[in-house]
Amino acid sequence: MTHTYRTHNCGALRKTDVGNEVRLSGWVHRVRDHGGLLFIDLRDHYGLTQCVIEPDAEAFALAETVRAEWVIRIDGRVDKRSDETINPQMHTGDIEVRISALEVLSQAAELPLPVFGEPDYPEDTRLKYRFLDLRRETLHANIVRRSEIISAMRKHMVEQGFTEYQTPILTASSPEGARDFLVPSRMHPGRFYALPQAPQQFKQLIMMAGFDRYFQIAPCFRDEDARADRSPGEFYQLDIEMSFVTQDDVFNAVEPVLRDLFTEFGGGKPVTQEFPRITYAEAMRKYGNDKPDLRNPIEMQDVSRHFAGSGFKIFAGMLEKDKKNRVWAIPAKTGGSRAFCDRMNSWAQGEGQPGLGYIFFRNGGEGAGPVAKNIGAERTSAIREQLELEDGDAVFFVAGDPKKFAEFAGAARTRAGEELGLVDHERFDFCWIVDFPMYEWDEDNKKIDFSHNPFSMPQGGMEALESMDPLDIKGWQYDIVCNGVELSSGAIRNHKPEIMLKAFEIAGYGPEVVEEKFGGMLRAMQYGAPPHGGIAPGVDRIVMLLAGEPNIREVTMFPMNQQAEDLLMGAPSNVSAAQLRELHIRLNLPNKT
RNA sequence: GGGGGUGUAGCUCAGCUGGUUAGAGCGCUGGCCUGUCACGCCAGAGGCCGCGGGUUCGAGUCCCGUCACUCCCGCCA
Repeated sequence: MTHTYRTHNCGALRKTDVGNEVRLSGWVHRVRDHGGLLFIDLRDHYGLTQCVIEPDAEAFALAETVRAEWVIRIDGRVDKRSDETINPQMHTGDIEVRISALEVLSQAAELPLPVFGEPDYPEDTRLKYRFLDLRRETLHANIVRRSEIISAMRKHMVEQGFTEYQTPILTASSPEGARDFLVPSRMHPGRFYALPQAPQQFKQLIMMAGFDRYFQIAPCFRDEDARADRSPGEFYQLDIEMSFVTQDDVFNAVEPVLRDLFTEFGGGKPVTQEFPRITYAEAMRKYGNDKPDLRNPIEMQDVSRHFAGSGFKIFAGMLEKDKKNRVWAIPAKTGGSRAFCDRMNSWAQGEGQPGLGYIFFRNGGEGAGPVAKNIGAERTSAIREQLELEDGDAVFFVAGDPKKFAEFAGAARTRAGEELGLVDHERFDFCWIVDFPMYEWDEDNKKIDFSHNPFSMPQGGMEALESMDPLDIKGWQYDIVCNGVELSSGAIRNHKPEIMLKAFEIAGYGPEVVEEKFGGMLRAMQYGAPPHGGIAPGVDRIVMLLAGEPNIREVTMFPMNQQAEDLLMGAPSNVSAAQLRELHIRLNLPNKT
C-alpha cells in the first residue's frame, strides 16, 4: 500500500530508482510550460525533483493550472534523463519523474514574496511573510545549520563532562545592566517578574548548590535597542559555569569547543588552533579596540618620540602640554598614494576629527605629505624604520590622550585594512582578551562603577580592593573575540561575601543594597561557596559567523524588526481591558500629537 | 533619545537645470511553443511618485514637517 503523500522525498531519487513508480509531495518550485511539454520542479525540505508531463497524459489539464508554491502530490515513474538533459547541479539531476497522476493538496495565492530565485525583497515584507521567506534556500539552510551547530555544541559539552540544566524564565528584576522585560504578577498586585538577562545568578547558585560543569543553551532577554548583530529582546547563549577552576581551566574547556565547532562548520576556512591571549591594555594599544579583528594585520605603535620637539607643531605642542598625550602610528602597507591618504583624511573629517596626518612613501623612499615636510627627512626615516615600511606604504598619525582617541584610531585601522584589501576574509581568527579593568570612571554620574560584571573576582582579591586605586584593579574577566566580533564574555566569579560587599562598596553600593538586590546570592556565599567561573558564548553570533551572514536576522527563524515588533505574529499587541484589570494595571500612555 | 541612508508598478531601479500622456527589467494575467532547468516568443493589466503642507503658471523633481524601513551612536552589568 502506497503512503498517502509520498514514497520518497524530493531530494531522494537517483539513477538506481529508474523504472520505479513513486509518489512525491511538495511545493511547486517552478513551472516551465512548453505547451507540448510541461516541467514542474517539485520542492520539499530535502530537495528538488524535476517532474515532467506530456499532453496525452490524463493529468495534463490539471498540471497546466498549477502555480508557484501550490502544494501538490504526484505519482509517476522515475525516468533516466537522456545525456544532454542531465542537470549536474541537482542532486536528483540524473532522473526525472514522469507524472501519471496529480492531486492539488493546497493552492497558493499570488505571492507577496517569491521563493524561486530568492530575489532581494524589503525586510518588512520578508518578516511579515516569514513562512515564505523561510522556504527560500539560503535562509532555510541557515536555520538548519543553526540547529546542527547547536546540536554539536551540546555534543561537545556533554563529551567534556558538562550537564545541561534549565533555569527559570520568570525571575526577579536585577538592578544592574540592561533594561529588563517585566511581567506583571496577577497574584501580587504591583509586583513584577523579569525575564532573565542571562542566567548569571542561577548558574552561580547551581555551583554553590554542589553541581559542577553546568551548561545550557540559554534564552536571554534584554530590552535594549537592536543592532545588525543584536536582536531586539531575545538571544541565546551557550551558558557555561564550572567549580574549582582557574581562568586557565575555563579556557581549556571552552577553547576546543569553539575551535572544533568552527572547524566543523566553517566551510574549510582556517581556524586559530591556539587562541592568543591579549590583555585589554595591549588590545587597546595595538588595535584601538577590545574586540580586535586579527585578520587585519595592522598593528599600531607609539611614535611619540619622533614627534617630541619636532617641526610638526600641533603634535609637538600636544606632547609638551600633557605627558598623558601620545602620538600613535597606524602603518598602512601598500597605502602609499596621495589619493588613498586623502581619502582617509576626508573620511576622518567625516567622523568629526580635525583630520588624519599621514606620510606616504613613493619610489625612492622619500616620505611625502605635509607631516613629512614638517618633521624633516631624519625623523621621517626613523618612523619608517620603526614601522618597517617600504616604498609604496603609508602611515597615519593620531595624537592626544590615548583614552580619548583610541576608539577613533581603531576605526582608522579597520578602515585602512579593509580599503587596502589587507584583511583576509577567508579565516576565523580567534583570541582571548584578558585582564579587563574591574572598574571604570562613569563620566555621567561622576563615580566609579563596575566596568564589566559585578560578580567577578578582582585580581589580587580583598587585598587589591583595599590597597589599590580602583581604576587600576583588574578582574578575572575575559572575552573571546573572533574576526572582530565579541563572541563571549566570562569571568572567574567572586565566591566570598566579604569581597562582594567590598567590591560593591567601591562602586558606591552599601551592604543594604547588596542585601536587597542580591540577597539570595549573598546568602548562598555564606554557606560554603566553591571557587567557580564560567563564560557564555553567544549562539546567534557564532551561527552568524559560521553562516557568513552580516545580520542576525538571517540566522533567526522568527526575528523581530529593529523596532522590536514581530510583523508576523503582531507582537507586541494590545490586550483586553479584562486582562489588564486582572493584572491590576492601568495604562498611562504618552501623548502623541 | 540622537545622527546618516532609503522611500517612484508586487519587486529591483531609471526619471537631467521643475515643463506634455511617469519608464525599463523581473514578477503577474492571457496566447503560442515537445527537452527545459533563470526556458523562449507575443500581448496585456498594473502608479495617491510614502503621507501632509508650502514655493511656483506648473512639483516625482525645490523647501518644511511627518511616517516607515534600515545602518550607526547612546544603551547592551
